[in-house]
Amino acid sequence: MTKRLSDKVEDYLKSIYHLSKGEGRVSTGQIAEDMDVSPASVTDMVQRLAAENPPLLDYRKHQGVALTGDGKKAALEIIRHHRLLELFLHEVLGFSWDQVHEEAERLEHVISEEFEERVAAVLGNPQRGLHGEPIPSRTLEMPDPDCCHLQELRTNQRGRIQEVNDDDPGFLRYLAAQGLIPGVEFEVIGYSMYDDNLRIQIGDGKEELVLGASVTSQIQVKVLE
Amino acid sequence: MTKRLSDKVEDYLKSIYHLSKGEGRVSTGQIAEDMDVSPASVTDMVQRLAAENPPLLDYRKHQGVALTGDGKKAALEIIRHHRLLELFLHEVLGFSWDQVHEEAERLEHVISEEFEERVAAVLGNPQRGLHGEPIPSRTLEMPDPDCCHLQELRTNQRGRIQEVNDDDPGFLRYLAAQGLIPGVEFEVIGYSMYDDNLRIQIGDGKEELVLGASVTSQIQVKVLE
DNA sequence: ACAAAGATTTAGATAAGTCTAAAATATAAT
DNA sequence: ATTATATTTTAGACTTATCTAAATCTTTGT
Repeated sequence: MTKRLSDKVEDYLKSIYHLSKGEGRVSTGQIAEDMDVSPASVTDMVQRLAAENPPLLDYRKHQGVALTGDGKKAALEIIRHHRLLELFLHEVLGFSWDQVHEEAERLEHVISEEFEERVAAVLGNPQRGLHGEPIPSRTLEMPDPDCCHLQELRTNQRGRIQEVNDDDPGFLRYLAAQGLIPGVEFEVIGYSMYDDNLRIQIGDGKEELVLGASVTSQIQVKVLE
Repeated sequence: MTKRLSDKVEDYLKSIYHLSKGEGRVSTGQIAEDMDVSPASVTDMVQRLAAENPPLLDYRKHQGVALTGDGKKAALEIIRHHRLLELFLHEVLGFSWDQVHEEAERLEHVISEEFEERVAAVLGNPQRGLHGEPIPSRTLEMPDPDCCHLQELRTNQRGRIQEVNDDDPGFLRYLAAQGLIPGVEFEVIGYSMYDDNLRIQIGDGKEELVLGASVTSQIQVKVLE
């Protein structure tokens, strides 16, 4: 059994996981930006985590950091907690899909293995979260994402919304209002190369939407045929 | 809205509430004992809490501390969280009555007002916890206990178990095995003044038990007729 | 009333996590 | 290749919560 990590350490590992998607190196600046702390604090912290026994990060001066196997495991554990909790808060307690993130951010650090397993059981061991994110398995295997950003699609391509960014309540309410929720299918019917706007048609109905890059970059889709 | 308190501060306030039952003064030594920290740490902490704005404690050198109105409110908020969570963990997630305490100790500090209200609603706004404890109301009124320690009863008195101490899993399993759970009625059929043992008969059946002072002091009862 | 015992408080240290400002290194541009 | 810019790291300081050891009160016993 490895030593209990502090909430802060868990937040760093989670941030690094998300920035690196589990592989490759991330700069201290990126982490500082993502976590809203000073670069100096990040350097301090990553040096400590790389000096842990066992090390959670691989750190080289001016070269950024990468998660070690142990660091990745710890990150996936928290991500599993987060996604199970979001689903639980929605399904069992009736939280709306834009409210769950903040609550899960606090709960994810304190629930026991027991709690995690019981919640997973109550939910029927789900493989996707409330916003479509893959949920790491009990053994911390992360399912293959198998999707790309909506941003990358072009005219005439069809896709299905797979996953949306969960951390901005306003953005989530906007998505829900437009019907842009996981599972929904659409076709790209126009692209403007100057502003990267995408015009899409939802379902095979009449609904048309024009989406800017700051929206299309936050939505993951599966390309159809 | 008063400033967010740290988990530790909340633990101190909770400890002081329990030791003082909400009224009167408690010594730093008692708190140190209860929280398993050094007396010096307690002195430090209570001085800080008394210096807060608004003050959470009334502190006088060598005279111990008492909760202020604000301190008492903060304590009751956490106690409400704790008791709602214990019930929730049992009813909704199937935790056993000796497992819930530890989990609730961690969760109680991080749940939002929203979470608290939704849990209370799912449980039907209960007034008593899993171990029979009164649950402070939404407005933080603590219901009158209206009971006394089993320890104080004598031969021929009848009573109903109202509340048992929740923090020792082994003790809770022992109680459950003996049928000593809240709601159960009994009659005292013997008292030994030398060891303070109490002989009781459960229900009006044949079951007889002999209980030592370390058990009878942990059980609260309501005296009948 | 006064000394001994017991409890409480102060003083000084430690550890985690943060900051700002200054120094060092890396990247890019001419 | 050398300077300018941007990023990263170091150094020193602060905060919260803790400890041990020493000093100071209170209480108790005679």
